[in-house]
Amino acid sequence: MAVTTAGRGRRRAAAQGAGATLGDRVDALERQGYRATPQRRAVLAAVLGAGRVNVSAEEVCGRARALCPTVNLATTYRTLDLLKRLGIVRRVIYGDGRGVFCANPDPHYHGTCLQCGTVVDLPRGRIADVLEREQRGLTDQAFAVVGHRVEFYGYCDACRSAGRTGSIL
Amino acid sequence: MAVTTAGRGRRRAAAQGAGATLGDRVDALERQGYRATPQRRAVLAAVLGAGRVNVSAEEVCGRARALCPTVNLATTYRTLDLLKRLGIVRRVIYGDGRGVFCANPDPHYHGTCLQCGTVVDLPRGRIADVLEREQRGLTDQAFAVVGHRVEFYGYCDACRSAGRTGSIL
DNA sequence: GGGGCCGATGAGAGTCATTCTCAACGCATT
DNA sequence: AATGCGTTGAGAATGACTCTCATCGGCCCC
Repeated sequence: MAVTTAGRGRRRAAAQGAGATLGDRVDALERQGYRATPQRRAVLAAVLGAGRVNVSAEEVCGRARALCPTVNLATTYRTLDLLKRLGIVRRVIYGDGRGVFCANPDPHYHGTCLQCGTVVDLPRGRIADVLEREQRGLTDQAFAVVGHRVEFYGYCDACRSAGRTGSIL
Repeated sequence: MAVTTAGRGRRRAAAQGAGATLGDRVDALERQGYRATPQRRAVLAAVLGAGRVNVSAEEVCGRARALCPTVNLATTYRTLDLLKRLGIVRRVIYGDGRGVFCANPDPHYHGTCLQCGTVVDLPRGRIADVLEREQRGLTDQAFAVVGHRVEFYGYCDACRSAGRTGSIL
C-alpha cells in the first residue's frame, strides 16, 4: 500500500461516516486548509488500517513508517492531534493511563482486554438513551452533567483462545 | 486534626461501607498485617478528608504533609497503591490521563469538570442494571465483556457560579 | 537490654508517554 | 531567485509515576 499521490476527486462519498475512505479524509484535511503531506497521509492510513483494534501513538508511528520512512514520533503526535481536532480520529484513555487512537466514525463503545490491554471497538447498544436520561437526573446536584463516556472491559478473542483469562490488568 | 496514635478498638462499625471512619480503615490495614505508620495514617486521612472531590497523588501528599511533615511523594504513591489493593481507595483515570484517588466506598459515578478538571462523585442511578444487561449482549462478539466503567463530564459548582462553562478540556 | 530481622521510608534517579523548541525544509506566490 | 509560511525531524523538556538503595525503627529472641 503506497501513500504518495493519493487521488483527489476520485470519489464523491460522504467525507465522514461509515463508508469514508482514506481519500475522503485527505480531502477533508485539505478542505480545512491543511496540507496533505506524505507524513500526514501515512499517519492517517496507519490509523485507518488498524481496523477495529485501537492503536497507540507509537504503533501508529511504526505502521506509518512502513508507508513513509521519514515519519517522526513528534509528527505522529502532531498529526493525530490535528486529526482529533478535525473529528477524524478519537483518543481513548483507559485503565493504566495510556492513550490509544481510534478512527471508527460510527458511534460505538470501547472494550479493553484485561489481559493484553488491547482496545477494540464494540457495537453500540441501547445504553445511550438510558445514559442520556440519567444525565439529566444527575444534573440537579452540585454538578451539571453534559456528557458521558462508557468503557467496557473483558477479554479479547486472542487471549480467550489462548486460555489467558486469569489476570487483571 | 492530628494523626498520631489513632485509637484502636474505639469503634466496632463495619470496616468498609458508608459509615466507615479513618480508624476503621486503620484497623483494616493492621488486620491485613500492614503497619499503620504515621505516614500511612496521614495519607489515609488526606484521601478521606477530600470528601466528594477526588484528589491527585500530589494533592494527597500535600494534605498528608500537614498531618505528618515527613510524608514523601514516593511513600504517598506506595500507600495509595496499598490502599487500592485493600479496596480502601479507588484510582480513577480520566480525560487527560491524569489519575485521581477516591475513598468513597459506596457505588457511585464520577463527573469530570470540563473547565477545571475537578473530579467529583455522583450518586449512582439506575444505569447499572442496564449496563449489566448490555454487557451480556456484547459478549457474543470477538470480545467477552466482564465489566464496565461510566464517566460523566460537565461543569462543577464553582465553575458554573463563576460563569465558566465555555471551554472544553 | 542488646542484636538481628524485616517492613517501611526518603531521596533521588530512572522510565515512559507526551509536548515543546528550534533550526531546517518544501512548496506556493511573487 | 527571493520571500513567506506551514510542516518537519531531532532532541530536549515535562510530568506523572516507579524503582533503587541506603537508612530507619519497631518487634522478637535470647
